[in-house]
Amino acid sequence: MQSQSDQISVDAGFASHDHHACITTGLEKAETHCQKAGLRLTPARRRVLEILLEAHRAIGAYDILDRLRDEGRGAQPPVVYRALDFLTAHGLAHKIERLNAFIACSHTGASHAPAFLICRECGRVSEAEIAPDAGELGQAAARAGFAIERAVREAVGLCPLCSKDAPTP
Amino acid sequence: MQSQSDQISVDAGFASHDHHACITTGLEKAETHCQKAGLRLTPARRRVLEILLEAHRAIGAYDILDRLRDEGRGAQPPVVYRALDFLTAHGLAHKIERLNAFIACSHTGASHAPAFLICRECGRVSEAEIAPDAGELGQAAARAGFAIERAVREAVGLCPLCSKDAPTP
DNA sequence: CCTGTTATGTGATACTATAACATATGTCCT
DNA sequence: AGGACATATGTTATAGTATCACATAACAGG
Repeated sequence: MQSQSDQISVDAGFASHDHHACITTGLEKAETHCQKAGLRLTPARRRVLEILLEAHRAIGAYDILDRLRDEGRGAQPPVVYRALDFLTAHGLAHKIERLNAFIACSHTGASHAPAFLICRECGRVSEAEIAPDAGELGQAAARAGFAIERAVREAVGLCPLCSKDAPTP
Repeated sequence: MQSQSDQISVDAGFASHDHHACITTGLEKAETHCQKAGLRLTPARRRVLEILLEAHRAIGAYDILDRLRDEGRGAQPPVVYRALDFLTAHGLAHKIERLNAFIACSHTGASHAPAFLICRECGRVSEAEIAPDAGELGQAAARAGFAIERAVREAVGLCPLCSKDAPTP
């Protein structure tokens, strides 16, 4: 059976764009980012990132695993999760908690407190960058004397395109 | 105009409080809320809510299941998930996506765009209520023409109490 | 009552993620 | 180059989270 995230499609703003270019530039940015930071973008990690970029949407770990297997590698789950741990730890990809899925970062190199807009209809995900403790979470945290280390901000709703087609007002 | 933080209400947060009272008042609020809304707070649903209130923190579906079983009910996972679906659908409880866990709502009856502060050290969770499309997510959504229906806002970090014990000053 | 709807019981199964341990690869020092 | 240490990968097994499918029961309205 297929995994849930096969229904999910993608990203960068909700506008269309040159997808082939965004794969190659995504990989290039990752390469240079890792080089600067002294990180090892090994073949496995690079391939997983590439798969995420190709998918250009949030996909499940097991979807990635399936692709690796289709390529003939006898991969096991830890292979994928390790690569994802690396990518997410260093801001090259993000986990969408709401979907238990992963997506390549659209802003590699930026400060990194991402927020996501997830369309419940087409599944596309748009990533925005925001100051880590700005806004509502930051205010609540300040009030409570809470020190934010990482924030999850995900909105589910209808993207502009799907809003138009929506039957219900 | 009010300052934004005036719109934010925080629950008992990380302070101590009368826990027994918050269980009973939580149940009472749920009862009246369901009655007004024409919802059926059946025994199973009520018991699951009570367990959440007793735990007074985010707990997993299977933790709830274990308690039901300890009480002699031969419960299966769907029993718990159905109750949780009902409770979360009607704002009596919330899912903390980051933890794959659930927590009783601290503001039953309120408008319901919750934000959570999760302490990575002690595991306590504090709930704040915020206008649904206020703040950073709302701004990003407005720019993208995105209609938010539900938002996940979860900050992981250190609560005031655990910050004191932290090794780094 | 009977009928349609909503809720529960139950077994099986799908999906997501990590533990544990062995092996290999890279890096740095001498 | 050789050795030692840290880092990364391979592999088996298993833990943790969530849903499907189908049978039965409780309830509301005519």
